[in-house]
Amino acid sequence: MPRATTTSDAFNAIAEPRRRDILSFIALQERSVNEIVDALEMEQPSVSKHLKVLKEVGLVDVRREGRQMLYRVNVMAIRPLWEWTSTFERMWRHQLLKVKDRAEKKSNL
Amino acid sequence: MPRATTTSDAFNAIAEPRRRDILSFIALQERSVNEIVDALEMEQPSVSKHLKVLKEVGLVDVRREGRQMLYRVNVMAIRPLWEWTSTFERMWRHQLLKVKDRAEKKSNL
DNA sequence: TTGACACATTCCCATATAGGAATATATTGG
DNA sequence: CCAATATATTCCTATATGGGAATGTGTCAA
Repeated sequence: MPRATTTSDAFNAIAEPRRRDILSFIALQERSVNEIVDALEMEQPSVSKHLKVLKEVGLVDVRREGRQMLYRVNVMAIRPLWEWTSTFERMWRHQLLKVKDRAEKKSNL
Repeated sequence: MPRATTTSDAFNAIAEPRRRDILSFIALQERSVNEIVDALEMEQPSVSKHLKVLKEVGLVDVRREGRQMLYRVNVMAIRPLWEWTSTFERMWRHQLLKVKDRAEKKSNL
């Protein structure tokens, strides 16, 4: 059995670094394909293909404006990723608190 | 060019659902390979292979205890994932606040 | 209608999978 | 040393991929 498809879920879609680059770039503001091409210095077909993957898993939305296609991040689609990582984030926060605790007790000697 | 290797970074390593299952299972407590096999109902070689990937990217640590190998999560290795998703989490938190705001203004009419 | 621009799709290919099955390695107790 | 247990590795194969190159589709302006 090969690896799960890039379009099987958000986890697989964002495994590709260039797709993360794209998401980060359009996070603040919707962008046309060519703006992405110029900003990230990628080939246009490559950008279009990555956007297609991102769209299939719901990570981006599109609207047409004249000849341009304006892509924007669907932030909610990233939520499952954030929630999964958050369970671990709580753990290292605890670890850091314990370290801090020990340091304070030591300085009180 | 094929996809980036599963061992190229944490993002690629956790794209596989079974590896996320493993990480979640050993999150609370270190576990032997067979405990993982039993809990997740996977084949032992499969678990060993997944653990190897997780170890290569630093997501787990191991120690030997007699015949057993005890694996535990290296929570800090998940931090880059959490940080990347957090930039988007801030965005939907803002969105939710705006929705809440509008709702409150409406009820004050 | 035609040309130009913006974007999407198709074809090609080398490559890294994940699972299954079989086998290898390491550790312990007797 | 031997048998049993615990884990790791190897071999196999179908399959999805990302980039490059070329081409297709859609929209506007004149």
